[in-house]
Amino acid sequence: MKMPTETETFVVHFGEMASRWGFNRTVGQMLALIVLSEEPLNADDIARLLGVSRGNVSMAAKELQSWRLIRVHREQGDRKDYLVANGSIWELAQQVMAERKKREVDPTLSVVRGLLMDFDDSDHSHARAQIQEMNDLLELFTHWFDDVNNMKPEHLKALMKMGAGVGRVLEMTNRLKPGKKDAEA
Amino acid sequence: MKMPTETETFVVHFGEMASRWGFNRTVGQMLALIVLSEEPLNADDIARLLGVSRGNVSMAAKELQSWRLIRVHREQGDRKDYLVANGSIWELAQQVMAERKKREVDPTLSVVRGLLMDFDDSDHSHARAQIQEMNDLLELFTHWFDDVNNMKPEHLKALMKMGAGVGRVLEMTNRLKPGKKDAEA
DNA sequence: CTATACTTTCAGAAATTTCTGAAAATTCAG
DNA sequence: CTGAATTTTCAGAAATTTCTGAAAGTATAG
Repeated sequence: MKMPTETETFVVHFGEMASRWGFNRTVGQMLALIVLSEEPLNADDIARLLGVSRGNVSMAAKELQSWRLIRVHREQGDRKDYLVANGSIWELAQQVMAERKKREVDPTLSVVRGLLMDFDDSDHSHARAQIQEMNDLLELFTHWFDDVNNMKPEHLKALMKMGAGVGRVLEMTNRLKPGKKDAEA
Repeated sequence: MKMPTETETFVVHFGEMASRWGFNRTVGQMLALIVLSEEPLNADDIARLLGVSRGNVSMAAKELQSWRLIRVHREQGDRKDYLVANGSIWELAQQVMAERKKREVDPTLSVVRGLLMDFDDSDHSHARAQIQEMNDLLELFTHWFDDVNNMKPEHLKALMKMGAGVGRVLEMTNRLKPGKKDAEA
């Protein structure tokens, strides 16, 4: 078995982008390969196609499972694990978003909340105000994200298509409201 | 000069999260320090407060400027560069989002578009369909994001507060539409 | 059971990223 | 100009991450 050239380009690109996306090259390439592959692939197929060690594939598979991006599938009378994508492109993207939020945002919100508890009432420092501002931002983001990212892909698509429009309506409404000046920027 | 304990906790946390956010520990700690500091800091202050080399601070400052998160400020009769945050917490967050999108999404959209050009009309492979799906997702995301992330913080806040509501209205509308069944999930 | 086909683990090698600090470059007050 | 104050650069050291492959572990067909 051999990859079509388009698949290979895509796989190589995912390898290059992987570190920016929070995983390593093998994990990135493996995800790309699994997503594009028509038939289920087993660990040996993947090791051979990507030119990496068998052990590396095993570790990358665990990582992809911890992100809930793939699952293993077994056939009757075949001992091999077949690795398959855990949903459509949209579902995978939503899963990546959810997992990244969990790893990149939640810990910071937790620290920030803790810090706010520690401040003394009398503290009117710039630092405290900034941490409070960050808390408000992360709270708002968290609620918005949990709502939006749990929508079904079709609904999410529809919402995103509106995105611009909703924004413009808001700008308009605000501009008409008296008393609040749009001074800055 | 010495950091308050809350500032130190925050700075250390930013250092730990930095690699998940796409920069290195010094860059993360330095951003945190600059954001929380009331008065402008110069490179020597920062090197001393963070316990890193002067050269490292210089490199981190360049990195933060390439992300447009800080700018240098100079006082009359003082040769030092003072490093200051480039805006409010919200503005910085939007800037981080914009920069990450540029680094994490745009290159992939570019590759995906290129690949779609290469496919032969007769190709009805799974790989092609998946790449097409990814293209559609990235196009939609890109347009949505460019619209939304360019809104002023106040408007963006208002939009996010609606987020959930808009989503629910959409779900409702769709549920009432006849002929299209909400079968899955 | 047992043999075998497979998967996981993990110590250390390889690759990559980050950091230091001394030297070079730049800036500007006098 | 001059030279002292400051910033930048970058070679190589240090730290971290990733990868290999052999050994250990696990599961199942027969």
